[in-house]
Amino acid sequence: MGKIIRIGIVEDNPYMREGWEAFLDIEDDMCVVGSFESFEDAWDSKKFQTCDIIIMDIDLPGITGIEGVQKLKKEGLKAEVIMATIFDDDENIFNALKAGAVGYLLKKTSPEDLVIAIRQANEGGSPMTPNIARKIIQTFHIKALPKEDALTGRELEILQELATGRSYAEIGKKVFLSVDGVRHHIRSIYKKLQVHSRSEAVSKGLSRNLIAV
Amino acid sequence: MGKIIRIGIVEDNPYMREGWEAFLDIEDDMCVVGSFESFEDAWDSKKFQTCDIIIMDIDLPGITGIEGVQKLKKEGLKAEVIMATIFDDDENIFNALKAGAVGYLLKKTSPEDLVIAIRQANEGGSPMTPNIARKIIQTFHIKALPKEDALTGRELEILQELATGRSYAEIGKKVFLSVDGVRHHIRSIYKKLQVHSRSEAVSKGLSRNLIAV
DNA sequence: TGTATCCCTGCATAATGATGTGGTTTTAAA
DNA sequence: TTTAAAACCACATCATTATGCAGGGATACA
Repeated sequence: MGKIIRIGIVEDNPYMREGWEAFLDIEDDMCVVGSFESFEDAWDSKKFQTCDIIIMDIDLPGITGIEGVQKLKKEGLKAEVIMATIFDDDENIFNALKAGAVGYLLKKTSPEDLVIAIRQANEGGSPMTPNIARKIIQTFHIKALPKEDALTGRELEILQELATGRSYAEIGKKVFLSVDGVRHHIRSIYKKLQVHSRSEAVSKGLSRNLIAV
Repeated sequence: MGKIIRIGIVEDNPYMREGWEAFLDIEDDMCVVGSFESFEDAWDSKKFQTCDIIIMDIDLPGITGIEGVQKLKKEGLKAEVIMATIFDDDENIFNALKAGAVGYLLKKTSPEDLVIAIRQANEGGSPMTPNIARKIIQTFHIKALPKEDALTGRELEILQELATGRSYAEIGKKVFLSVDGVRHHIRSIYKKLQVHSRSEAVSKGLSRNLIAV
């Protein structure tokens, strides 16, 4: 069963890098095929292209880890990237994930946990600390409106249609309403969401998870 | 340090429910203060209001677990809800999280892992299996456009402005462009995203994570 | 039997948006 | 040095949207 997991490391701190490398190489099912101090170095190496899992720092000299993941995904490499950094601020986390990382660990993670994380990532999971998971989960929660401003069923229905780009006339046809009926609801939606245009309403509706695409 | 974690269980299968209850009560730092076979039962109980953590099934008779979390959050209970169910389809997962759950476990999870999950949730984390985490992470990844249709820097900048509801004139002022310049870019954005209206562009831009709110 | 909330209709008008056609300049890769 | 792509400006025209005002019917709750 289990093939050897080919691992790449991109990390500018030599102690960290060599520490990881030594530790991971002990594992029977893992092999560090390349370890680099900058993304540019890594990118130029043939070995890098063959990795299954890449452990990448964010704060690299030159191309940052986040730009790196972006590039790597754009070029179609199939390696899964785990970010391992000292930063746990929202911005870095979300940017890394948007760019295509599948996991996000802090550098204080123990080598034992890193090993577990690598196996998880290799099996289609997404390793991350429970706290980071919580930050991510929270982006899903519906941002409640003040009770008196909660959208009614009909309003939600129409907001959903607004997001698709249909004209009032088309929406009316779809939900069996006159154009003026549609207008009425939209007015009400705008007031509750405190917006003055269709795109703003869509933007707010999506970001508050009131509607989905 | 650690206060006792007050736990509520809502689960209609009596074997499951009693099994969990028995197992969790063994832990020194946990106490099952209530265990119910329907959300209605739970909701009527005073004990339920005092829970720190609630383990909830999705497939309950009457009010479903997802509706339950929703209600519970709307009413302002501070308990954290972990969904524990047999379903791991995307729809259930995302609906549960949107409704306000902080964790999502499958029923095949071992009691030992359940204990760990409860502690994690109680400490501000979000317990979930690595596979479910991956599904969630994937919603963050930027959905790549065919290379020739990738938005340019200026286009992204303007798409971002479109989402805020500004008029072309306002956008122009903001990014130092004539109204016609703005128009030009918007045309290009529409073509690349294959849309024909502002709200559609915003919707697509947000859902593909090209822009953020 | 009020009061509230939701749902719906109609009309009017000014502002904004979508789309076409025809240009120039700068920048970066081939 | 050609070529391509991005970034910009302008004018024109029709469609759509935002917003004001003024109503009616249904249902539910106190």
